[in-house]
Amino acid sequence: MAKKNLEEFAYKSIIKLILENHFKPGDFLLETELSDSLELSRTPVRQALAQLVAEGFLDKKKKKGCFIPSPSPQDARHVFYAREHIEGLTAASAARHATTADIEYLYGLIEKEKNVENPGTQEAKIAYVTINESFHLGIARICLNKYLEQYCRHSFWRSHTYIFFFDRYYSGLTPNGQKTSPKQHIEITKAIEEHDEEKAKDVMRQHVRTTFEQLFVKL
Amino acid sequence: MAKKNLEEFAYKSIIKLILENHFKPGDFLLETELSDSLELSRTPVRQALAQLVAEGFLDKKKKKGCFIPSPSPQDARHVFYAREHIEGLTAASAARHATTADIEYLYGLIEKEKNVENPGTQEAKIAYVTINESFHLGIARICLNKYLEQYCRHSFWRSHTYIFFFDRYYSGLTPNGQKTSPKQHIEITKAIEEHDEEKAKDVMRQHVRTTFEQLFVKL
DNA sequence: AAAAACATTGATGTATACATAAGTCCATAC
DNA sequence: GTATGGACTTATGTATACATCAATGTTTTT
Repeated sequence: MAKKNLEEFAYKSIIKLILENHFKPGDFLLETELSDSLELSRTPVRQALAQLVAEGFLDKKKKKGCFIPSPSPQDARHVFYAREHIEGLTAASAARHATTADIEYLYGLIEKEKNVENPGTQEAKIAYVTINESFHLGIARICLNKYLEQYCRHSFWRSHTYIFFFDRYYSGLTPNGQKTSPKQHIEITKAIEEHDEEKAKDVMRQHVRTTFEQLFVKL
Repeated sequence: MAKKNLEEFAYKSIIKLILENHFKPGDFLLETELSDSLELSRTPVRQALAQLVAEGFLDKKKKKGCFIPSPSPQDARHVFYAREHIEGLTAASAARHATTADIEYLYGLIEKEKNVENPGTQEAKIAYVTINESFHLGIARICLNKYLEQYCRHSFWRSHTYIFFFDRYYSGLTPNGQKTSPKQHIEITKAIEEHDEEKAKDVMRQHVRTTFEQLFVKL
């Protein structure tokens, strides 16, 4: 990774560490530890952590440090509820504003999603998550409302905490999401292509709900 | 203001300065200037600024600094669009969860709103804004979803940038909001009291739209 | 033995010195 | 006269030393 802006480097590195399960809920992310392992001073690390706290990805205890928030079924319901409605809004707005290029971009992602190699491996899972992020945040971008985009990005990432969290404990079984998602992504893209705002909203909301249900059917 | 946590002190002070119109859109908030005037070092000021940027209240140019974002009719439409839908959601959720104590709290605020002294003065305007904030963020709190609450708080404050901004240029005329708001606040509270989610959503959305229209009828 | 006071530890909180780069202005070349 | 290039200015970016405080363990007192 480029080390031009150390703060940005620290920010991305920390997110990467979190997504790669280097920490578990409740763990403290120590400034000194991180600055050691990333080989830079505390200053940029500290700024990156502060940013993650401000964005709601980490919690903080004064004079104690930043830590991974503990997931709970109730918190999961809250974040998926927010995400469902906000992504419903962004999908509807995207249906209003989407250009031909936007539609092509989305279909391109769906093609990529279909052709992920070695399905079932950890590698494939990472590829899948990356594409999924591009798809959802892509729609948020298309809707041309930076506030909705911001909230969408936030709730998306927050909900992914759960996807990664449960993935660790249920890592044995392949989440069905990898099979239902492409089909739903096509539905959503079609609705956006047809500029059908209501339909786009409905299928997107259904899609998010599906993700939630597949994750939490066991609770 | 207490100077126990300098970072928090800096954060609140900067917000205060912005709300008191010490800066105009496009102005850079220099770390050195702020640390001089607040009589502390650059470090806490810098952290506070970073937080405000992360929260979307300030924009930032690399190696150049943080600045007040320029308002535009389009940006206003975006923020009020987001706010309308999110507050609609929080109102509906609040209608689902509200307790008797919550309802009493809201009616209490409405009473306060009715009895603001010396209407028309700057003093009254500040009182009005404070009560209004308590009302809207109170509903966000009642809905018991910290994500919706966070987005609600953010879009509320972002929209208030416009209220303050235009207030400066139209400071002569008394905004009608001071007359229509209490009536709409009563409607909203009634809907929440009756646990009528749909109605709460609708009247809240209408209320936010009214605010927007009263501000931007001239654009 | 239990409880209170104290010392220790280890992290964040803060100040400051120095490095770096964006923007500006002036001098020089054409 | 315009354009190019390079020093200068200024504010941010970064490293580091020191201050502070929460947590914990240890001693002392009753």
